Amino acid sequence: MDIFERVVRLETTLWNLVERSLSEEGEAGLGTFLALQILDRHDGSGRVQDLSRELSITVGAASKVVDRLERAGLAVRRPQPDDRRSSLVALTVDGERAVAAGRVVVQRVITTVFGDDEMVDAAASVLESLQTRVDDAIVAVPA
Amino acid sequence: MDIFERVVRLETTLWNLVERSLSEEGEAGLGTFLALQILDRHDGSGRVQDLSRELSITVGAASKVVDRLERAGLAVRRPQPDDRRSSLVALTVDGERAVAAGRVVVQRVITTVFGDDEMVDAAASVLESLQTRVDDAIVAVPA
DNA sequence: AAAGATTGACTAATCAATCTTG
DNA sequence: CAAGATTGATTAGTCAATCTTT
Repeated sequence: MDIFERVVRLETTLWNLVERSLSEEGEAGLGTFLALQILDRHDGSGRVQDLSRELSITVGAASKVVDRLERAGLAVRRPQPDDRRSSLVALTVDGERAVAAGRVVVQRVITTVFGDDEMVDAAASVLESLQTRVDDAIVAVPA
Repeated sequence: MDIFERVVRLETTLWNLVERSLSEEGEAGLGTFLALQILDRHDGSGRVQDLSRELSITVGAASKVVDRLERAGLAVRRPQPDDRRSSLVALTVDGERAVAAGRVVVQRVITTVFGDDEMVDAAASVLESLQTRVDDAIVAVPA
């Protein structure tokens, strides 16, 4: 259980640290940033499902994320003629700007905290191994 | 930034996995469990401050955590005669039972996911190094 | 004035129920 | 009926203002 508490604590403290920098720089919050980044990667064809899966939040929550992004003028739902059950979510120009600016801030904080020595690469690969085990456990006991 | 996303994703997926098991076993939620565990460690003399610090949440949020624990009958605020600004929070018998039962469930999930081989010990020490850097950064740029 | 805690308004998640389209 | 999404009620956090005690 020790490792569990460590993971939770590391994430919480790191999240709060990054969040504070974003706020100080007048950027969007971290939750918003992570959502924008995913939509940016999907390059205009991301759906609510994609946000849900990649943020590990429920579909309902993902839908509300898009609501907020739209209200903030950072993204828009575009109708998808061939399957009208879902929309495609595209970033606006402001959304593109926000994700780029956020990336700079987050990158800078992470570099300041961890440096970019080989210890960080080693840590990343350890985290990857842990993630693999968690993913396997999730597959083994699906919803 | 890669390492940041890995930390966030690992924590989210692991948290959700543990939360699900707790719910299936009819236990209190994970947030509640972590709070109870901290109070248990303080052995009847934990304050709101302690919860705030050790859960990395604000003092206001910690105060509300105690409200919820009291409403659920898991803890009680005991007046502290020598400094009446704060109370000491003690677990009730139900609270003790809940933390013990929760511990069993969390322990079992973590063991199932990660096993208890030396790779886990190595990972824990890597996480500890990362935590040290985060803590240093927080000290360097206080609230 | 500072320390500890509480409260109210707000933001973000969960689940379950529902609506629309395939 | 299944898939995708949305909505409403609930639960947990944040911040800022306030109250009590030191």
